[in-house]
Amino acid sequence: MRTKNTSVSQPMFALVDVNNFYVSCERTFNPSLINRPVVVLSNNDGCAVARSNEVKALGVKMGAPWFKLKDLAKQHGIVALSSNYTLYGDMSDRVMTILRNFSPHVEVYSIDECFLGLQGLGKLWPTATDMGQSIRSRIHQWTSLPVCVGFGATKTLAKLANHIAKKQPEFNGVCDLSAMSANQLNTLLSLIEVGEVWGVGRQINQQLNVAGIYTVKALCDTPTTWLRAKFGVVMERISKELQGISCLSLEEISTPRKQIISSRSFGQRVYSLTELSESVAYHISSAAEKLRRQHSVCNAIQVFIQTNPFREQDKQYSNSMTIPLPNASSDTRLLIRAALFGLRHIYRKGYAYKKAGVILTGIDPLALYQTSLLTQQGADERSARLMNALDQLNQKYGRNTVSVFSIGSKKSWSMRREIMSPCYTTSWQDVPIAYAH
DNA sequence: TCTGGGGTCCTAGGACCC
DNA sequence: TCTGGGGTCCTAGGACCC
Repeated sequence: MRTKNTSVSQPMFALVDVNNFYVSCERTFNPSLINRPVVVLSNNDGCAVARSNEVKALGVKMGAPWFKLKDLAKQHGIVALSSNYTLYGDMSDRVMTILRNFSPHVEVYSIDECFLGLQGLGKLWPTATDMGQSIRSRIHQWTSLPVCVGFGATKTLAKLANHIAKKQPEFNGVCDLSAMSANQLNTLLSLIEVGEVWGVGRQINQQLNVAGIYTVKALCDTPTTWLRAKFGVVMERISKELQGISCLSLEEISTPRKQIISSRSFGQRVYSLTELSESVAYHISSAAEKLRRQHSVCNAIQVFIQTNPFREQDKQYSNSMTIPLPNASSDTRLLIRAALFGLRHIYRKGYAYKKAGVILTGIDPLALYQTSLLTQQGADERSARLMNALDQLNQKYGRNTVSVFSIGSKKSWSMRREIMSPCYTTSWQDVPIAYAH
């Protein structure tokens, strides 16, 4: 008869996470930053996207706007650096390469985080903690980056373990939840706020608090059915994962992106259609490059613009338009034309724009297959002809002539109606066929 | 004029993650 | 004066069809 080993179970997942990743990368190449308060800033040096422990201790929050921190920075000698994503990407690759030596089952979850699947590795190490310490020391030796390692029966528990390893120094950077007795575990989990659980964000945290659930322990003790009824399937999954029932599997093969976004805030405010057009064209070209790199095509693009929501004294405006393409494509020039077509329709004079961007959507392997049935060149040529026809129509009747919102809802129609003269409207697909030749 | 249900597709918006 | 950027998933609701 087989006996079930209930005393100590094997962890199935490890989560390795680099501490204060961007800051740590900068410190690797500039050791004088070690032990000093350091922040790395976002684009345009807008806000803090990474903080050293010293800065966190000063109460600086993630995403805090830099201009509000300047006094504090002067006071405490905080060093602020502009971000260098090329460097971070390179360091990330090195860490992931090292981790592949520890397990063949690897999911690169983000630039600084990695899940390892541990099936079949049980006999290699006396304990999971030994493995964790070995990971820590090797990564530190080879890249000088500090990491923490969490082990658990599910990904959610491994995440939680990682959090504990980071926050509680007595764990020395490695925490294995599956090695703990029920008592130990309960004590530990009753000290951690429920908002630290992976998947519990600000809103749900608040609602859980209202229901009297403040700690991870309390969440574990809440019936899954109640959570499901109140919060939906995502919460149900979290609940099960916390109880050791694995619902999230290791995704070792990186799937192609389903949408590709390129957007940026402007350094200054922007007023003219010309400037917006330049920005949108630039975004399309970088997004299309990404698209081709993953060997995909898209069959629609969305273009959006918005004013600065933080300037409440200004008139606000934001709008977007989705433009379906006659044929799925990754051709930059074609995509730019479609995007500028949309931009002309949503642009309104007299606003101070702060942000513009594009989203390539409708990306799927089937689209690629369908396109390849035609030749790509043939498809693109046809699309280009249709674009031309539309441009001509717009020139003839003025820029607000041809609308594409037969694809949109009634709501978006009424929203857009005010910016379009109603002299002539038709669908994107209808126009070109009638005017193509 | 009022009456039913099921299915699909699309968009918008909200929540989360890093 | 100055407030990031790139993703995912889920749900609700409308349009449209049978």
